[in-house]
Amino acid sequence: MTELPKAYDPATVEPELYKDWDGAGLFHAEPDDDGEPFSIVIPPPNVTGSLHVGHALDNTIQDVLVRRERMRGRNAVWIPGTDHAGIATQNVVERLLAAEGTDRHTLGREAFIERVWQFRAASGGTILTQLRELGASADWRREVFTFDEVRSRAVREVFVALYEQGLIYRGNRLINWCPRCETALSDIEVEHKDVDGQLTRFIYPFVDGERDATGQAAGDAPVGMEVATTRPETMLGDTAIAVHPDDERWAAAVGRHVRHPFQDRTFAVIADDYVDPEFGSGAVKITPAHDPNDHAMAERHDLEIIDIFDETAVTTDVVGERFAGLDRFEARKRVVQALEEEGLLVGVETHRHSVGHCSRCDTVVEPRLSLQWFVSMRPLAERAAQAVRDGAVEFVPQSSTKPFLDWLDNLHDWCISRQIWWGHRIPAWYGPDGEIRVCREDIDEPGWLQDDDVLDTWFSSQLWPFSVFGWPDDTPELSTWFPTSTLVTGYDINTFWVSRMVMISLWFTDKAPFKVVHNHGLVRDEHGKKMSKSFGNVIDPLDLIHTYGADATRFALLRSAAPGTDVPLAEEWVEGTKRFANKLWNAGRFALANLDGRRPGALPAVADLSIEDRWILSRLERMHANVDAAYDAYDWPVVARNLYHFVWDEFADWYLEAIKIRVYGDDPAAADVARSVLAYVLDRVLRLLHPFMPFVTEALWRALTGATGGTDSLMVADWPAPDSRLADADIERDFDVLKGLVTEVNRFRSLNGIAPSARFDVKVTSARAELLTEHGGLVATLARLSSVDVVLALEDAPGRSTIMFGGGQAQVDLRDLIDIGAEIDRLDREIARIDAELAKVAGKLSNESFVARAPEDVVARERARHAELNATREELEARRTSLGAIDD
RNA sequence: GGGCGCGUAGCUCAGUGGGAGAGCGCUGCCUUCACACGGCAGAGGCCAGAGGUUCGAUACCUCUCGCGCCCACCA
Repeated sequence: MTELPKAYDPATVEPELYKDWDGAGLFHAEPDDDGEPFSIVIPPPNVTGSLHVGHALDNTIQDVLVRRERMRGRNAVWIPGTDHAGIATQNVVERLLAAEGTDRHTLGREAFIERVWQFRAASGGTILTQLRELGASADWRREVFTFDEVRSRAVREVFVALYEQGLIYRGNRLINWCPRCETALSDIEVEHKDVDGQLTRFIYPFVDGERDATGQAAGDAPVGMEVATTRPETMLGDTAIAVHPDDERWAAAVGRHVRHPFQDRTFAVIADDYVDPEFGSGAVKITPAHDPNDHAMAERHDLEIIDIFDETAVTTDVVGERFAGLDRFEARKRVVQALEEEGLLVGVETHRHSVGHCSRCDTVVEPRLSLQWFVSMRPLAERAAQAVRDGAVEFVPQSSTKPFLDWLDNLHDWCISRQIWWGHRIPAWYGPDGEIRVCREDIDEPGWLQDDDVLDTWFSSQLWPFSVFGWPDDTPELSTWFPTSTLVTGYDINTFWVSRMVMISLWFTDKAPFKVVHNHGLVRDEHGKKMSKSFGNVIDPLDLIHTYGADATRFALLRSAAPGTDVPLAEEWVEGTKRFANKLWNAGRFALANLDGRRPGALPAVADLSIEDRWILSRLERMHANVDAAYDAYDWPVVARNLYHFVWDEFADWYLEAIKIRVYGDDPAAADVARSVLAYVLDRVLRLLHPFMPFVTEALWRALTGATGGTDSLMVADWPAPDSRLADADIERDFDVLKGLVTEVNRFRSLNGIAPSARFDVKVTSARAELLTEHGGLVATLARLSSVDVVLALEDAPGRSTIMFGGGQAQVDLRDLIDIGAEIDRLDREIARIDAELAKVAGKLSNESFVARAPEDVVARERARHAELNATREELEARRTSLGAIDD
């Protein structure tokens, strides 16, 4: 037996065990290994990233799943890897360059990309190393990268195939543009935030000659069209004014023309259903180049489209000398000012509205007309939605399903080209005569140039569940582990990533990429606030691991991580779970010190077991069933609670105390039984707890079993099978009576200021006299009494005991002698059942044709049955009523 | 504007048609031979509010109030 230190020290235990597992190849799996395949692919973290608590939670859950399935004998693999993270990584490296006083344009494309690869080489392994500290049992020999050769080939294949199928196309459309990143963005890379903006109202004057031409009286005819906008600068690109066709106020204006106050042009007033007559004046200025709705209207009415900005959202010469060369926000000010000077400004009011921001750099996104590559999503989305409706992909929790389907049903085409350099370059080449070729092999012919753009980073990560296994090649890995088993991720990227994996996987492999999507919540601080640097409430998981250990960190995260709900976390809570690890450690130490070398094995015959043995085994069984069910339901807090409560409140606080009599006593046979049960229970607990706390359980298990490490490890030991024969409600109830009495004595002692060390006699009156008499010695030991004397059974008052001490006495309440609530429940169910049966019989008897025509003996039998049921029912009612009275 | 969720002890949260719970925090006692990263005991809650269903509601239904999240091209 190994000497274990008094306090559990994760820092000395964890790194050593991890090295041992890894060295023995326990994380590694091969396709032809035994067992039903089980696979998880890591949601690849950004290659430049470092571990934050969100990663810690996400990866802990994955590790829990893999560890449990591995113990259950499945051929389990967990594929680790990283994402090249296009814009995010490019931004990081650009910041580095800026610090060096240069930029990517000075460097040039090739040198820049080289620089990013260098950066990746230097820092790319960080997060995966940190995952090892967390205890992640990923198959490191299978590490992959979204931008490595195999994954790039998959990207190329998918792009070309979709192009050939007509699902990828190039088009000049209004897209989201980040003027800071100078690239297009997809819809979901835009974050909408409510901001207090301004609504500017101003007048477009009618063309004077036309007003005369309409023949309207000069006096009551409007001098112009009043419009309202949150973005006055866009008026520099207005090419129409729209009103609702049924709006009588403006009916006469339709077809007339207004004069642009700052440019030498005029445009028409048109009618379109889109306009909401209730808003503002009922007239809308139309800027086709800078607003999606306006652009759609321009297509309907064949309006002129004037793009007023360059790629950095600075106005170009087309707006005229007065406003050219201005940043959009400066232009906004100047336009309002100019409108005022011209006497056209009606007013400016504050207006709260939603504004899109770049999810990478928080710059206000500009709708921009530009030539980009798109994926037609509708056909893909329909298949994905169908798969979800058919249950081929299941969400845990289920509440994620509806938003997911809603999103799929309203999907727009996906803009996949990015005007950045770091990423998979679009495999399209443009020939000297303007022809386009999209192909799997690079074109190296004179006059042919490859498209400058790269793909949205999610284009490659959507392939992850099969690209990691070598797709499009038909590898053994692919056929064994694809489709994967469970995808673990926060609900925040269901649309970004999960949806696209489902769509593309079905499209190219005819299979959903995973059976279950397990959504966990976002890790927040202890008051539910989002962790952010500016709040100063960020918790670094590595600090936690170094201070409290990986086990404590994992357990603290899991115990709050109910599916789909956000996960509050505070450092003190991790400290609390470290105490739990320590409690387990010391329970283990006690066991080892008293097992006298006994290893876990078969249980002694039931006849030899003491009441506390049978109790702890029953509790173990119940806990085991709960834990298995909760594991299957991805309900980590319930798993955690069950194990925590069992280990601390039942195993340590009661069972270990109770067996001291036998273990320290002088009956070798009795001690031997106690040791057998002790070893058995501890072994079970360590196995069940291992996925949550792999290190402390492994360390104890090796000491307990004499396992030598390497392939002889708890990590690959069998997951225990439940043994329902050990569950025994009667024993539990009996032991609860003994516990209740001990607690009463403790309370009596505490309330009366009697020293814990003082020994005295108690006399007990109780309905469970026999039980208390039989186990008086146990109660006396646990309650530190000199004797327990059961003097009387009070059968007419169950649940009432009297403890006598010296001259005084105390009435105590032992309600748990009978579980009244449960019994009432049972009676209620029974009564309901009988009521249902009674109704049936009564129905027959009240049916005249039945009574008249059925043979007499049949009718008689039914009558007897009716009477019998009634009698039983009355009896049950009576018992229920009397219990209800006790239950006050 | 649409969808979803939540209001239970000071804090974070479980919970069930019939005794109101846990962890942390707080109070008192205790260095009892695994553990002071501990043990024993205690204080603390009209289970957001109103109505309904029921013998009985913290739980089921409706509404109100408060909070949060996601989605959305109304200037």
